[in-house]
Amino acid sequence: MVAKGGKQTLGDDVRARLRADILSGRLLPGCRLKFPVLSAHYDASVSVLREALVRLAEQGLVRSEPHQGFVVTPLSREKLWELTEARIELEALVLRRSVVEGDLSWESRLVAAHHTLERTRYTAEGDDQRVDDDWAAAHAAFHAALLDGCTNRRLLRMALGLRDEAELYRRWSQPLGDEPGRDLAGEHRALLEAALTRDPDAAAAALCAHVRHTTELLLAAADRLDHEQPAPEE
Amino acid sequence: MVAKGGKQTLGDDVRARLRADILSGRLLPGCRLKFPVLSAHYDASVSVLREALVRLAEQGLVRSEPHQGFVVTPLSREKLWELTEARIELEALVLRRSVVEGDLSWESRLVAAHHTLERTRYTAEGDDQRVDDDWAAAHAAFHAALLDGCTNRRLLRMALGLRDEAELYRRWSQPLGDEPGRDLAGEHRALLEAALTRDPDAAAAALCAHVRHTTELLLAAADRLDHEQPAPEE
DNA sequence: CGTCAATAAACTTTCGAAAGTTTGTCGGTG
DNA sequence: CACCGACAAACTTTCGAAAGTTTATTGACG
Repeated sequence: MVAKGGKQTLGDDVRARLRADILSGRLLPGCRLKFPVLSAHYDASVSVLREALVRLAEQGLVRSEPHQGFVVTPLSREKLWELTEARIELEALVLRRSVVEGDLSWESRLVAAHHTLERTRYTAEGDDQRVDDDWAAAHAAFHAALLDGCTNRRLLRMALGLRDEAELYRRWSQPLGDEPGRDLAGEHRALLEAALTRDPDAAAAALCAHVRHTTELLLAAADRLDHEQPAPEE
Repeated sequence: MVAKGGKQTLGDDVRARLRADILSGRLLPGCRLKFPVLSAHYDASVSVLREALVRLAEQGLVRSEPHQGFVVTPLSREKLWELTEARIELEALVLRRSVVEGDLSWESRLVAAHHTLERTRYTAEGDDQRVDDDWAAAHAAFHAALLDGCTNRRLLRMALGLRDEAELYRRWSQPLGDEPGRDLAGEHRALLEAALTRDPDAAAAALCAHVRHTTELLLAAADRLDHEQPAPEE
């Protein structure tokens, strides 16, 4: 039986690959996930696919309708706004704790993550409209590092889970690029500054603005998209 | 094939039954969940059990170690405290929103839930040391009703999920009963009062105290238990 | 020509067993 | 007597197919 793959169990491996394919936009929101197709693509039997999908469903990345199979979680403006609200509340909460509780090792990792982010180019080389994959990874790592000082791993895990789901939406309107005038690097510097000076209020405020701003741009981009073709509404 | 059970798919049904058995204390924390045994008990094949367990694992009720099967999530003082902290933060947050956003229908449901709770006897009929099952259900329903005014279903779901996990700990030290002097009914009345007068600060403070108090009693009970036999430590 | 029921196709769910891994046992050796 | 390695038992994971459900198609009737 096939037993390689780098992970420990095939199910874990398949789940990771499915997750990556969904978050990277290779499997689009609303897309049906049929077992015959997946089975061929991922070279795994129905059981392991089912396990992977059930796990992703519990996380909110896919949706399961009884006897109608699985679907990549469909996107809608309402859900994006709900998710954003939840992120603002929870991430602010965790960031406050992180800023207060984080030790020196946390500080160092945060500085390192910011340095990496700052030195990574934003747009992909060939295509100025597409965000670079490395930058996306560095961006996620920086935000994770920001929260990582929080000693309550449970709260931290929930906050990171919400960020993960938000990735889905980021890819949604990616081809349209961000607002040209936005000072993204500045926002990140402000976050770093507030964290290093141990100012929870400033950090929370900066993060709040950062997240809200991103969503507003996303919604605007979606509106523009609507004028050309119907959007993926629920 | 067996197709009854009241639910839509066998997997859902088995998951619900397993969940109930864990929360009610019929399956104790740390207990190994072997497929041969479960398969016989729940009259279902390995696949559906696996699905159910994977889902519960994603929720935190059971734990999965690769190639070593599933275990009912073991309890420890550290984890209880971490969970309590998370609950205090998140439930307070959701309750504030609930109190501000809840409409008349919410108010009515809340009053109804409180009435049910108040008229349900606390200790089981035969055994004064054991909490009545109906009371436990009414208690859970009242707290759910408190939070239910929050329009952000995502935040609400997370808060309820944490409460669920906490149930695990409640059963842990149940045989020892609660502190005699505690005015539980009074605490619930205070919560109701603050909610109905739409005072988010008072409501959050009351909930915070309520949750923290419960955990402190639980920890004290666990300490007393330690003097007789080793506790279920990690 | 549209509507509805019956049939066929496609897919999801569930099962039972094969394949693979861990855990426990037994016998031999230093 | 303790320690180590091979063998066996028990269990987990994975598979492929049977069972059951939904969706699409076809043909008859109003």
